[in-house]
Amino acid sequence: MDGPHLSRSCELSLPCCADGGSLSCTKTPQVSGVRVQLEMHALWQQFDQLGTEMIVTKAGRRMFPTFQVQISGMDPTAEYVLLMDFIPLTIKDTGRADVIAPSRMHFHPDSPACGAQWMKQTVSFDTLKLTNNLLDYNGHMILNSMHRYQPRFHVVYVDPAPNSHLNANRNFCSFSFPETRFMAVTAYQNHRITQLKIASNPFAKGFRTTDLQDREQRSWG
Amino acid sequence: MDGPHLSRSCELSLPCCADGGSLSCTKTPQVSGVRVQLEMHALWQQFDQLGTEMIVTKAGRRMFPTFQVQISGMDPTAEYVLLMDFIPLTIKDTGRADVIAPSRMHFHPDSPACGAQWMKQTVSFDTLKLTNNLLDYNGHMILNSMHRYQPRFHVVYVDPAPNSHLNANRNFCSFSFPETRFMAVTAYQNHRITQLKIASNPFAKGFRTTDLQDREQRSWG
DNA sequence: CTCTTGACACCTAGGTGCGAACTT
DNA sequence: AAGTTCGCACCTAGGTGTCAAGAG
Repeated sequence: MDGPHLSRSCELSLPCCADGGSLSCTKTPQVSGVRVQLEMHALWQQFDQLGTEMIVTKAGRRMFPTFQVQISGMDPTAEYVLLMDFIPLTIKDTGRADVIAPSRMHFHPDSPACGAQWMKQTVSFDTLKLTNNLLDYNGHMILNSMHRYQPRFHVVYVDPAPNSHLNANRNFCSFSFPETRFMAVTAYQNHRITQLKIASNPFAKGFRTTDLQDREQRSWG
Repeated sequence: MDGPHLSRSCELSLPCCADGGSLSCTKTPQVSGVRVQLEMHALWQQFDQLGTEMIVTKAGRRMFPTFQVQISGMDPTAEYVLLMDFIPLTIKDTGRADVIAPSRMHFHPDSPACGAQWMKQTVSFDTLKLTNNLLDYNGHMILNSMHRYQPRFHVVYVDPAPNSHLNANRNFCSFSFPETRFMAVTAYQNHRITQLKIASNPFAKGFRTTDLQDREQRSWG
């Protein structure tokens, strides 16, 4: 759909050299070596093959699977901010005008922290919530239902130098895992997605019926 | 027991000018104006009148009431670290030698943060846990059972200046609320303490029997 | 004897999809 | 007809004191 991508260990950086239109795109050493690996890759891929759907509610709903990454290559002593946003993918022509949802950034709550902190264990965005409420005041990510999105992950080096804003475009790096794309919905459209959610999300255990679903859950830990 | 203290709005700073033995004890402007007010003061006092007891377990147990404060007078833009420790009070002569528990500091998990952040809402140490396990690896506060302690609260200004360690004794301020003192126990000694815990801690609602206990809980919110 | 430990029932707090009711 | 909302039963995760059993 949008060209070949590395998936498991994704060094692809969508907006690198693309944002801001700068021609010279040398990154600072603090971000140039950063590598990001998606956790729960097999589960994400299983969902993606069916066409992942994520529930959005007025109050805000977690993502499942959760967006989690393992990071390497940071400067252990340098300070970084980690954040996520969501890029609209195909625009579904429904005949009515699309409301342009305000584009928000979700800062990882541990931001800012030094590289050693971020690298020593999996970084999880489990507090991130999706909403379809355009007037949301809770800081959740606002998405349009029945639209598709590509989650994007940003690593921003906190440059202590004066006039660091002049280097703003050199101080960050972005990562995008195609298998994490999804459609925002208020109710599941694909029954196979529902079944896979029930089978793999511990909080939906109450809806499991078959042994198969229990067995699948066990294998994901 | 240890002299007159202000209690509700406690500007008392136990170690100010006492720690380090420095004679000139001028504090930096970033901490000199800091004021701290204990939350749930009435409840703390009610417990203190009975002789507060806090359960310690191997796995770690929360304090109840929780140590919560409202802070004012910080420099909104300056960065601070907030932490707590526990000072042993009277030494109960039990005939056996006292094990000297390693004295730990508990950093508030939001540390470091700027003054504006700390002042805009109540600062709660609800993640702090007490343990009697001398070999604890979970970062809990290690206390000796059947011993009494005085919780102490520290505000530390993170000085960005080079050689800031030379001003270390000027960059912090400490606060101590006498009504938060308690005895660490593995099982409650005073039945009236047990009853007050059951009446006031939402997690102990399962043990309430009388209407009175329900009514008291309601009044504390 | 005094003090500590650990399994337990009972809560709080909040994350699931379901299905009926509602909106457009 | 298609999409959204909301109360609900059912879970996970973890904070309570109790009580019987254990340790010294």
